Amino acid sequence: MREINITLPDGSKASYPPGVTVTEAISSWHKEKLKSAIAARINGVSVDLSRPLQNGDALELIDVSSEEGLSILRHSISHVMAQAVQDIFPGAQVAIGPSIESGFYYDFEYGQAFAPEDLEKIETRMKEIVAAKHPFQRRELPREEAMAFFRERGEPYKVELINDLPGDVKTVSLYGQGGYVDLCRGPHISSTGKIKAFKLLNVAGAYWRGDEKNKMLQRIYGTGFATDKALKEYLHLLEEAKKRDHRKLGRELDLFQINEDAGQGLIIFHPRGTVLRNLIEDWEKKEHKKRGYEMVMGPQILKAELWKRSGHFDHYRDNMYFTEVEGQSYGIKPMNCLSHMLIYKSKIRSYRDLPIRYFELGTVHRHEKTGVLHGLMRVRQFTQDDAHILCTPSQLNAEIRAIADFVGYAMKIFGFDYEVELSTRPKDSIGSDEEWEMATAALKEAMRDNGMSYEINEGDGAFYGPKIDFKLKDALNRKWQCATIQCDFTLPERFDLSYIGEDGEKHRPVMLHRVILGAIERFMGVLIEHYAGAFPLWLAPVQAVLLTVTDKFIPYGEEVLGRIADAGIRVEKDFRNEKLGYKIREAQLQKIPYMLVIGDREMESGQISPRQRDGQNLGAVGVEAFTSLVREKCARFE
RNA sequence: GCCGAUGUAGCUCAGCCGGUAGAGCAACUGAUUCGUAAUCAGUAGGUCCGCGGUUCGAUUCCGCGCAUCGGCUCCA
Repeated sequence: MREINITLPDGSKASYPPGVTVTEAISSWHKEKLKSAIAARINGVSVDLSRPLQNGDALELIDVSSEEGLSILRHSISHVMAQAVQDIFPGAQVAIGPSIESGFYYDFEYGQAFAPEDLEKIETRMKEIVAAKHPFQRRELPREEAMAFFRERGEPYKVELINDLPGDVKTVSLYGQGGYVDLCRGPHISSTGKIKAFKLLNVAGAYWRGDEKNKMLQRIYGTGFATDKALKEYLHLLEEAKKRDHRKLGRELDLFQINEDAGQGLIIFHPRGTVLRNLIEDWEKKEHKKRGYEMVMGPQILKAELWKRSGHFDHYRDNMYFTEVEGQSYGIKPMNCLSHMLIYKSKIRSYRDLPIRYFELGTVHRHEKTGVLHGLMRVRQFTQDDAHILCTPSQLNAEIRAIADFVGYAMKIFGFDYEVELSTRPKDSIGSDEEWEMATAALKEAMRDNGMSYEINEGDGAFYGPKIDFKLKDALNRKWQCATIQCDFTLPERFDLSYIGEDGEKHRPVMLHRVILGAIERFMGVLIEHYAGAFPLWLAPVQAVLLTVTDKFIPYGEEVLGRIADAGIRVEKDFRNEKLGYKIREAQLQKIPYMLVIGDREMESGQISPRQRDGQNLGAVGVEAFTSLVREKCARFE
């Protein structure tokens, strides 16, 4: 029999007997590579290590250290988990079980709820399966046979999955290990024995196929890594992330509360939280003014009739609150655009006036479902740094690009990385196809011109137009939408907005809805987690605290306090009869940037000794030297 | 809204099989006058989330509600 030629991962060629598998080929090449190899790619297609090679195949290895390798490992662990669940809970039906960014999950239908304690039992069983070193075996079946197979095994979800495959799919692949068989494209690891480190994390409900009309299944989340060390590191990271939770820090740093008696999703800002919020808002006002925005303010409630005209009543009603005033129905605003359009309409506009940029720190109310509320991130009343830009179609591109630059600038100031998505037309929407296409194209072009990369989020646009969304991540890597740019041809139409063009004729302006930080509440939540509560100097609610060594220095301390406060620095005092170490510890836990120590030496020389939050002592300095240092450090932000 | 878990002092948490509750920190009082992450002692503090039910008796068992947490769906 003639040998077949293979291109090895390093580009070299080798000949093997026909039917040679990936594992066999690699064994004779660099055997040690098999230790950390999870799967392989043949001519660019991911396959199992047991896959036989054909003449002319180009072979690559997928190592467990690669993103794809880890994902394959986790996917295999999810199969092992499914096996363990069915061993312990006979009759549990399996739905889907993919690997995800930080691990994997598997969805099950089972008569009773899995308790958190059950996870331990499942883990124990999984360890047995791993110890047994069951090989993962692939086989292919015609789709009809596969459907019959799963029907017989009492797995209706698998039957449905196969049934919904595209018509041209004639065969499907199954993977089995230790008596468990799953519908799966693969590839998988060669044996359960390759699994070294995993942990089941939590149980949650999840709708079948993500549709709330469908049955709710039970989802078990877990994670897995190539080594025990990596797993431990990840679990440690999770613990650390919990310490950054803005809800925890909000209480510890006395920033805000959410009070059960006051209502869900409603934020009550404490003095320090209010300082932080005002600093952010002041920064916004300054930056908007620089960029040609005019500040405006609209009312909190507007007649329901007006919301009908805008389309909100038909398309956004479920999220709105209504109230009645002297027999008239009013809608509490969920968005700020209506007032802004009325301002535009208050007089005849010329093309020379455009673009017009109205900016409002607009407080809105939206009825969010109970289960989605989340600290500052998802609330029922929030304030947007909202603006509406009315411009001619030819100005659109420059306006969108300027906003995107503004967002980029803001993110740099606050130190964030972000992801960009383009959200297209949703099912429930207003406007013509043509308008949607123009609007979507305008957003795409502006992003292209700005050299931005983005993902497409199909069908996730606002009901009146497509949008560019900027997403920030919280401590647990959950994404939150903050900035957004929405292009709208339809509301100007509905409100009959116009301007007089060069030709003396009436024309329709285009409207951009946009926020930079988004909801101030949400932004603060992300900000708190981003800095773990240790705000940069310019944002710190308390920038410095004066600490006396003993009571003796209180009069001098009071004098210094006055001088520092007069310099515009947010300073507090801790003149309590406690040891210095105690006061330092407390200031440290409050994450105050500067602790200013006052004792004998300082009183004599008329100085203070600043200690930085990072533990560094600056030594004795004059009060004015300190205040100018702080002012200098804040100058570029204020 | 849906699935699951949780709800005890300001905070973090104990509390067995039903017999009306404890610790540490914080607070308050006193002593100490102290130099860069916790001085000592004492005192006070609770509708055990709420409302019903079972029981001689419920923080504990059951039901309903409210809220929080993790997800799903939905969104800034």
